[in-house]
Amino acid sequence: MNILEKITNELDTLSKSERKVAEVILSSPSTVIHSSIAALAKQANISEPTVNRFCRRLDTKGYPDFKLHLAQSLANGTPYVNRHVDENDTAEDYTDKIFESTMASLELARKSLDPSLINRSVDVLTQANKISFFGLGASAIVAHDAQNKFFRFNVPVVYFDDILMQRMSAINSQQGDVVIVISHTGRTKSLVEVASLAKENDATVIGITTTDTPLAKECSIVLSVDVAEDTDLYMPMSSRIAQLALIDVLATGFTLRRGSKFRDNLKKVKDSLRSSRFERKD
Amino acid sequence: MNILEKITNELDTLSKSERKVAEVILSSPSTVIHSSIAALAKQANISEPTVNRFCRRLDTKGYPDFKLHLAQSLANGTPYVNRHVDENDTAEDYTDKIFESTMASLELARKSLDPSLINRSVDVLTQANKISFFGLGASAIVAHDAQNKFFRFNVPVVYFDDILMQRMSAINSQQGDVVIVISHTGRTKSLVEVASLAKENDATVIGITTTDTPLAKECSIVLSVDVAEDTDLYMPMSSRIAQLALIDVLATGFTLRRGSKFRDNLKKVKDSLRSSRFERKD
DNA sequence: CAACTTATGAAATAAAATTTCATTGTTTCT
DNA sequence: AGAAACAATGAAATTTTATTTCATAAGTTG
Repeated sequence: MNILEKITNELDTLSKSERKVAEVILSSPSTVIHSSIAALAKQANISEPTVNRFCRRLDTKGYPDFKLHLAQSLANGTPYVNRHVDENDTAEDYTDKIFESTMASLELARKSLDPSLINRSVDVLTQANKISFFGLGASAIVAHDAQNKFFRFNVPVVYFDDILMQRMSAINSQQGDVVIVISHTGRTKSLVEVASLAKENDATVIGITTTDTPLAKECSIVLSVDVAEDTDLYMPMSSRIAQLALIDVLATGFTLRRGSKFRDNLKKVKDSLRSSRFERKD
Repeated sequence: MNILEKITNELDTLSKSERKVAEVILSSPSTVIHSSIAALAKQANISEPTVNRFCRRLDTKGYPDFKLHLAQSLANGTPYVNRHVDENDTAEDYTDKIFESTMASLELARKSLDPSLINRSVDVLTQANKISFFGLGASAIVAHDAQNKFFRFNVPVVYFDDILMQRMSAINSQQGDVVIVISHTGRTKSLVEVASLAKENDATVIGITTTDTPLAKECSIVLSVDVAEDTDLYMPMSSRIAQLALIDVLATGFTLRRGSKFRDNLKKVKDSLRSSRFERKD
C-alpha cells in the first residue's frame, strides 16, 4: 500500500508531535527521502525519537526503512495519472498525456478483471466449435483484431461489425458456439439484443464490457473492463486499448492451454508470412 | 533512469570487486534494499569501502542514497526485464504480465516519438484533401481504427487492408493527399511498394513504423514507434497498441488544431448516436 | 623489472539512528 | 481541586551504520 495514503489515513490516530512530522512529510515527500532523521526532526520542530516512533507506528522497521517505503511510493505514485488534454497543450504535452492516461487505464482495467473468469473464458474458448466476435464502432476494431488472432489458431472464427450479420449469426448459433460481444458502454441496443438472441440459442455469450451494464446482464460470462472514459462525450481511446489487451490475454491463455504441439503449428503460420517480407539486416 | 539497467550497462566499466557487488545486487535486488552496507559487503566477499565506491561510481551520494534509487527502480515494477509468459503461469500471472508489458511498451514507444514530427504530421493532416490509412494484418486494425476516428472529423478518409486496393489508391493519389502507412516490422514488401508509389505521385507519406526500416526510408515523415516486440516470432501485441495510442495522439492534435467550432461539430456526431443506446441510470 | 597507477581492505572516524530514561503534560478519579 | 496513573516527549547515551584515511597489494607501462 502506498505509504503516503497510509499517512493520510492514520493522521488522526497520531499524537500531536507525530502529526507535525506527518505534515512535513506530506508537504514535500521528495525532500524527505534525502533528509536524515535529524534534519526532519528539526524541520518539524520535534525531537529525533519522535520521528522514529512515527515511523514505527506506520509499521516500518525504523527511519531508514520508512524512507525506503516513501521512495517506492513516490516512484509509482506519479506516473500513471489520468490527465486531460487542454486547449493550449503543445504536441509534446498532449502526447505525454495521452500515453500516460492510456497506461493509467490499463492499470485500472487490469484491476477490474477477475482471473477466475478469464480462466473460465479460456476453458470455454478452447472447447468451442465456433467463435464469433461482435462489436460496433470502436469496439468493431477490437473484434476485428480478435478474429485476426484466433484465426491463426486454426479454429473456426468469424467477426461481424454489421448489425444485420450479427443478428443473423446470433440466431443461427447453437450449443457449443461461443459468442464474444464487445462494447465499452454496454448500452448499445442492437448489441444487447444480439447477446440475448445468442444466449436463447444456447451459445455461450462472453461480454467484454463495463460492470453492471445492460449488456453485462445478458452474458454467460462477463469480463469487466472498467476504464474511466466517457465515450458519450469523448472519442473512445483507452477503452478499446484495454479491450485489446484483454484479447491478448485470452489469446495467450488459449495458446497456453492448447500446449506445445499447438504452438508448433503457430510457427508454421508465421513462416508462411516470411517471403512477403524484406530480410532483416541484423 | 532505472538503476538496475544502469548497473547492467556499466558492468564492464567496473573493477573486479565492484562487479562482484553488482552481481549480488542484480541477482536479488529486493534483498539488498534491506541490507546494511556490511551485510552486502560480506555477501559479495569484498570490503565495505568497495561497496561505497561502487555506489559513487553510479552517481549516487553513497550507500543509503543508492538503496533509495534501487528501491525506486524496484517499485516501478520490473518493466523491461523478465516479463515473458511461461508455460506454467496461472491466469492471474499471464494477465498481469501482459498488462505490464503492454504498459512498458507504451512507455518505450512514447520515448521513441519525436513531438516535432507529430506536430508536422498534424499540420499535414489538417491541410489534407484526402487521408488514406493502409495496414495489413495486425496493423490493418490500426488503420481501421484511424478511419473510424478521422471519419468523425468530417474529412475525406479511407482505409484499405487489401493489397490491390492499397496499390490502386496509391497510384491515384496526388498532391495534397496524405497517405499513412502502418507497419510494425516496416519490412512488408507490398506496403513498402505502396509507400513508394504514393510518394512518386506526390502524396505526403507518413509512416507509422520502427526506426530505420525499409518502409521508413520511403516516407516523407516517419513517426517511429519503437517497441521491443519481435512479431516474426510472436503474435503482434504491444506493437499495435502503441500504434493505436499514436493514432489517438494524431486525432487529438487534429481536433486541437481545428479549434473549438470544429469540436461543436464533433458533438453533433456524438448526439446522433444517442438514440441507439439504452439510457444510463446514473 | 623498476616506476607508476589503480584497486582494495583494515582501522579510524564520522554520521546517523535507536534506546534509555527522566521530565513534562494530560486525563481520570476521588 | 489535587493526587494518581498514564501518555507524550526530548536530552543524553548507546548502538549501529556509513565514510574516510591510509597502508598495502595487484596490475600496467615504459
